[in-house]
Amino acid sequence: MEVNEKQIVSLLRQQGHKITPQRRAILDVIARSDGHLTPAALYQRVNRQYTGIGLVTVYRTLGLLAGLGLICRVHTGGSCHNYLLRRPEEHHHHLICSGCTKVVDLAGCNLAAEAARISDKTGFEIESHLVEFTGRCGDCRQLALT
Amino acid sequence: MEVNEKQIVSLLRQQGHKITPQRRAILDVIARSDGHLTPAALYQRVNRQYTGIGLVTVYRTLGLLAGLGLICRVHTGGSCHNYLLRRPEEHHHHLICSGCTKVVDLAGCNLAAEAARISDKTGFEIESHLVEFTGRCGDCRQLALT
DNA sequence: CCTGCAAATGAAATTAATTTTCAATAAGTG
DNA sequence: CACTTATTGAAAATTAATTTCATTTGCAGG
Repeated sequence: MEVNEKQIVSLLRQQGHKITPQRRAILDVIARSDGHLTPAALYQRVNRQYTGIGLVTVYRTLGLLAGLGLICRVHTGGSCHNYLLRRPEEHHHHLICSGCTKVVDLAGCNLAAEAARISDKTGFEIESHLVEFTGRCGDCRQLALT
Repeated sequence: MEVNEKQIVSLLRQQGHKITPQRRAILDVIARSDGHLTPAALYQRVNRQYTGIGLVTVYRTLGLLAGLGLICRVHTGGSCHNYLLRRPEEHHHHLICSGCTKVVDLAGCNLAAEAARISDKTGFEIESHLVEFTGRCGDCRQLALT
């Protein structure tokens, strides 16, 4: 099930949120983007097309969407500036390039059994998990050779 | 192989770093601590016992130790303030309580095969990975019932 | 033990990301 | 169309971490 812009809009309305031009613009940019964006990058892109949208609004909208589970965060190893990204259809993991900080989605996740085992062993009620692989992408490895 | 304070000191010396009272104090606190500490928490503890050690020095020392691989970072889901923790003997993962932010180490890691598969598929040269489970610990679940 | 130099320290300033405050504005219900 | 309430944007405030720089200090070599 692919979550499209229309569905997001109606979900927002259901939850009592208003559909403002700013939110539309932000959603639009997120929907178009094929990758992952920092709040700042999103802000820049939004303002390239639509004028006068504040960075604060970007943060607030991202918070709202994250709260509804429509987008999720990535922790990039280095300086811990967290990235925000388009929500893919299903649970997945991330692969981050240590050279260019590009983020690639990894489909498939076989940690349910592992989670159950951990739960048994520790008494924790497991709510979620985060898996990130870090490495150098093909492009960055090429560059290193020259 | 358990890394003790003496070994760390000699490793530092080997690498041409000086052993200052500040570093000793910080190492001492890290060695005593049974859990994970934020830079700020470490700073407080250090200054409870020894006076006049600057937060900057704490950051610098943590950076140094992390560079040498003697400590590692945890990304706590919520507000992305990263935690620093005592380096356990071997590669492991973390289990974080969403109630009290307690961090528990999880021994064992069977993701080497997974990493190899990802490398083949994506062309990335995998350098490292990060796995964190989040949930509610036994204590916090108890509290929720009352 | 003394000397000198490179490394380390601490205070303050700086950078950067994010959040809060608050008055003005606008969405959408009735 | 009016009214209520959520939303917005600018600026200020917070928070985390890093940089700068003058001063201090560890420690290697005499």
